[in-house]
Amino acid sequence: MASITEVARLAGVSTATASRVVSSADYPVSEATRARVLDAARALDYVPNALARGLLKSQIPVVAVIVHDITDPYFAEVVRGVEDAASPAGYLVITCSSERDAERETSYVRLLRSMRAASVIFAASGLDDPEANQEIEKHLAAMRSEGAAVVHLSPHALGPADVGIDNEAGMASMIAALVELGHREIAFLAGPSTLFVARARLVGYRRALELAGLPFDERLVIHTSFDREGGALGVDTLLGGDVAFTAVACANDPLAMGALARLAELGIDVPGQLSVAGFDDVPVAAITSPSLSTVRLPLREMGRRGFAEAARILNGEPLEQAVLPTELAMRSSTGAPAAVPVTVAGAGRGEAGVGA
Amino acid sequence: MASITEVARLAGVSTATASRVVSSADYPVSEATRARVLDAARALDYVPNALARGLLKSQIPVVAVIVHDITDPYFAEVVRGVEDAASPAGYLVITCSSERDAERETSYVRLLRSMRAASVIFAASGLDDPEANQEIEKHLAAMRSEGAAVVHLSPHALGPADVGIDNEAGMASMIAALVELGHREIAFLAGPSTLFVARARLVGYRRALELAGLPFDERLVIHTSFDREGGALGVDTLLGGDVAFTAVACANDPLAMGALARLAELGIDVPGQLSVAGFDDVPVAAITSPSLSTVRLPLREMGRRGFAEAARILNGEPLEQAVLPTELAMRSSTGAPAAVPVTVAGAGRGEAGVGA
DNA sequence: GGTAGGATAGAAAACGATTACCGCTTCCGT
DNA sequence: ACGGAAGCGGTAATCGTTTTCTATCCTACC
Repeated sequence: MASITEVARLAGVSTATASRVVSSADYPVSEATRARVLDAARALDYVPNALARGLLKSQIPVVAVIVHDITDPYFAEVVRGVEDAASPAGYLVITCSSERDAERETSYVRLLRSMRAASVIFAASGLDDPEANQEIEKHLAAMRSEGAAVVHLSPHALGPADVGIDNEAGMASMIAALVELGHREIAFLAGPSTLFVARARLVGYRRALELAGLPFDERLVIHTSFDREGGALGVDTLLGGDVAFTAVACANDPLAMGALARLAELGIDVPGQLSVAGFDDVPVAAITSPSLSTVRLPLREMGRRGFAEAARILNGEPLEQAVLPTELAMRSSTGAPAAVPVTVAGAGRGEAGVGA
Repeated sequence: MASITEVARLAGVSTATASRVVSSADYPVSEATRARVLDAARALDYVPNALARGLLKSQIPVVAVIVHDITDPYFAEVVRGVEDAASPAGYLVITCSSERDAERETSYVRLLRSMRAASVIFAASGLDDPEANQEIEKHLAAMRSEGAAVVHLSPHALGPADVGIDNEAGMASMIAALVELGHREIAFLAGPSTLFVARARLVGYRRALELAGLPFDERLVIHTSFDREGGALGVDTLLGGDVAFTAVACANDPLAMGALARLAELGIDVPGQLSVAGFDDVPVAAITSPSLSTVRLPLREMGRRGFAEAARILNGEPLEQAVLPTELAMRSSTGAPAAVPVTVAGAGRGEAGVGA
């Protein structure tokens, strides 16, 4: 591969001049010289070495997005948004998927630091591992001091999101909508209690209940993993308990979809016997059966704004923290509460009463 | 940020020795010296500069995965597989989403070259843009000559996949399964004819027909985009035609899901009146309604093997090209063909006969 | 006792690009 | 006609590592 030295030699100029032609925008170079350099560069198929450039600038045009799981459509959308904004600006987007493993996340951040990434965008709240978080924070501090931009898209241990979503208000609006439909006993699949987002949505649930003057019953709140399995498990737990309920609100869509699948297996009609609501509006939420009532999040927009915020930090401009509003997407998995209690004979779990 | 120079000074050794302690594995350094260097590194929170290292080696431990669309679960799974294998090996995974835009793909490859990425893995077949492909190939050749590993996970303009999936056999097995169920007139939603995978699946369809002694009728083959909209469109086109059919095989799952959705709108029962089959087994295929009969692809495994192949190239080991087998996942969208023809009065499209 | 050779450690030259600094023309104003 | 500025180009230092190539010290063997 040709280096700038060879380009300069072929063009009969110094490396400084060659460099100024191929990169530095505002230094004066005569048209004739510029043309000769450009010709030489083309002839040699010259591509500048980003490593050498980065070494000098202590910065490489890479923005990293830290996600929990790249196969989760939620994160895919956010990454897409970041990419939409970062690509035209000449940045390469790296997706780092921690698989919800604090150690892996730590090693990613370390690698990013070692690579002098221009920016790190956290798409998800941090994991609850104080030791790992401390090391991550150490690396981030070092990077920030070198001019790198760190942006949080979720609340985390050390503060609120830079560009965030109003999870609390979003969930509260969904609960309010269920109350409006006539529901009084609303169960809540809360996800893991270690996740900040999950906690915020739980707070929204409680706040809406309070606002509606309904009692909070902790037996109706189930903590599981944040995926479809968790949803199925949550349904089983609720049905195995002895508290009546007419609706299940879920802290995210995968939970709701898992719940839907399990309820279908058990032959429980949704929304006839039970209403189910999700949160996130992942792309497939619209094509489940029944289609899922959920809360739409401006994910792509969040990714875009996240990069915009990073760019602002990089340019030394003032920040513009933002809280993006959610939007209700009521579809067919919710309806009025069942008039009469139903009984379920489910998959070897014995019978469980459902409904008020 | 501390450099190795400072570490060396604090430890009272030369930078050469310090470097040998923190990276080079096999050079002899006395225990006492080693300990002093390690202590100094820890005290200064030293993290080696990957850029400087990469500049010297003309290689940075980054493997890039080029995909068409990161929000497509197919690609997400592949990326996940690559990540599973690359992370433990100390490589960072970059996901580059071309959005099916040849120019964007070109600029990604250029950036990757300029960054001296160790490896580029193409998760999808290339786009049909000769000019762009030529430039991409130029960059790839330059990278290969510098020791970078280029791996194709799909057939492409210049050859077969390095680690691939037997698309032809996979589709043939699905068609055979439909024939087994009693179907004789099987329509095919083929996706875009410009995509290599799509073409391979079409070939599988034809081969299976031939093998079963069934005639090939090109009016039953519909080319559309490779997504849900394409599926809906394909159904409309088929129903608008005058050729009878009892099953629709689709070149991928999004097509099948689009078909399912459209058929539901039209009130056509699946699989009662019409069988529908997909290809890919994306995660949501199991939770559509009816759940989708499809062909399972070992995507994550493909990602893992893709990286393994890259690692082999990087180490100068001999290649091990592989064709991974698919697996049938028959669920509830397929069944025996309808006994009597049905008639559809669909969404302002007039009536169309369906079935034999 | 001389020397071969292994074990350690250091000096210095790369890698490829950017840029501060300096110097040469040319040209303008006075 | 001369000082100075502007335009243009070159020299060389620099970023942080790795990696020869030496240099030193010891041990051990003949």
